[in-house]
Amino acid sequence: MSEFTAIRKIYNYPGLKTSDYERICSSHEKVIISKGDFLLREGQIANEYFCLEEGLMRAYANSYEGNEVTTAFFSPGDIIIEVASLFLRIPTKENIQALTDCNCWKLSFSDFQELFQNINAFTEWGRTWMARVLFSTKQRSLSMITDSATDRYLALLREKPEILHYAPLKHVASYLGITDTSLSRIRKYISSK
Amino acid sequence: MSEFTAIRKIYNYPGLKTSDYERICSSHEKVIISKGDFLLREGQIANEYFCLEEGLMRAYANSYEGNEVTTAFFSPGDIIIEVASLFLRIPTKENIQALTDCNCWKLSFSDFQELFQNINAFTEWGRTWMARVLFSTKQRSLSMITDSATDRYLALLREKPEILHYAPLKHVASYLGITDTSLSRIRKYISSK
DNA sequence: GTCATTTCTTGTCTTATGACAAGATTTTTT
DNA sequence: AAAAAATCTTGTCATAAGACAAGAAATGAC
Repeated sequence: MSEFTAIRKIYNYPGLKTSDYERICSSHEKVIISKGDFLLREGQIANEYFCLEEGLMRAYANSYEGNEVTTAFFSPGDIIIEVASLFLRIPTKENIQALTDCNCWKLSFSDFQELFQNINAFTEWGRTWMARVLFSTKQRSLSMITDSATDRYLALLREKPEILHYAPLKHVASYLGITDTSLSRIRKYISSK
Repeated sequence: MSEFTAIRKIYNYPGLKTSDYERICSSHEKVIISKGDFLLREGQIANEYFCLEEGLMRAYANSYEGNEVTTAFFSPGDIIIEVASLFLRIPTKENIQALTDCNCWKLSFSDFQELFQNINAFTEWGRTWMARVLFSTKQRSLSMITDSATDRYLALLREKPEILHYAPLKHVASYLGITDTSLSRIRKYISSK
């Protein structure tokens, strides 16, 4: 069972028993992704989600003016998912791409539903997980309002420092809501202190 | 049953039968709120949510520097809820206050759980609802990045025009991520065209 | 109806960030 | 290894929005 350590950490929840974990873990399928590959592309309907064990990914949308805007970075221990597309069965507006080679564990929507309907503690885990995601998404819009670009950069540096070694500046900049030029200047300013 | 029209609209979902609606509606309790009253205050743990039938409300958080930042406006047909506090049982950082006198239908967390566990289509409705909320929250942070303050103002004007008659400028401005001074100038500029 | 408070507008000046462009550096391709 | 492409930095100038302050207008309290 030790091969499932990463998955178990993601699904860690008080009510889940060992037998539940066995069932949950064995529903996941190991997937190897190469740098640059896509887990999801604009226009598709997501049919699964992925638990990220190793590597880094990013999600981005194309803005009205045609620029890529990074909407999320994923690091090990994150669930890579496009909730709207998976749960509402609508075509996604996001692209999810590997920044490095990655190991993931895939769970199909039908297997998810099966677990969600039959394991009570999994249902609770799901609601809890969703509440946490919603909370951090709200925090993100709040941060866009209350924090300066510099503060947002420093926060990302604290939370996902690995990202800054692997994602090009413009991806990070669009995630922070600024241009790559500005981010370059912010970095210069910070390192000068 | 016609007194429950507002609630039924909120819970409209293919799989729900008439008997389900009866059970759901009768779990809600009518609540009258006066302008200025709070449904939730910072530090409390939410024990219920509210379906808004008539009136307007806003949610706000206090930023690190001590300013009120409006995080949401609610109009009839919306569910007034603080997901993180209700589902994770943690003290909220938000305040929810009535902008006008309001009619709501209250559902306690325990009644919600009872419905969620026993009516299959209600579980699905809940997941769908949550996915939609998460989607619109993500849209909001994207909009903070890709749209100008003027565009964001025009979007709010389109989506919740009533709000602009009842909420003071500074509440609207902080929701848009700008100062009331700037919003005043944006309005002047727009009306001059 | 008057006074006090809150809300809104406007002016001036400052600041953060953007737009555009050029050059330097790094990475990828062949 | 050389060429091409992508990435990053820096310069100059433009612009959106903020800070602060003063006054006008609207709202609420007595």
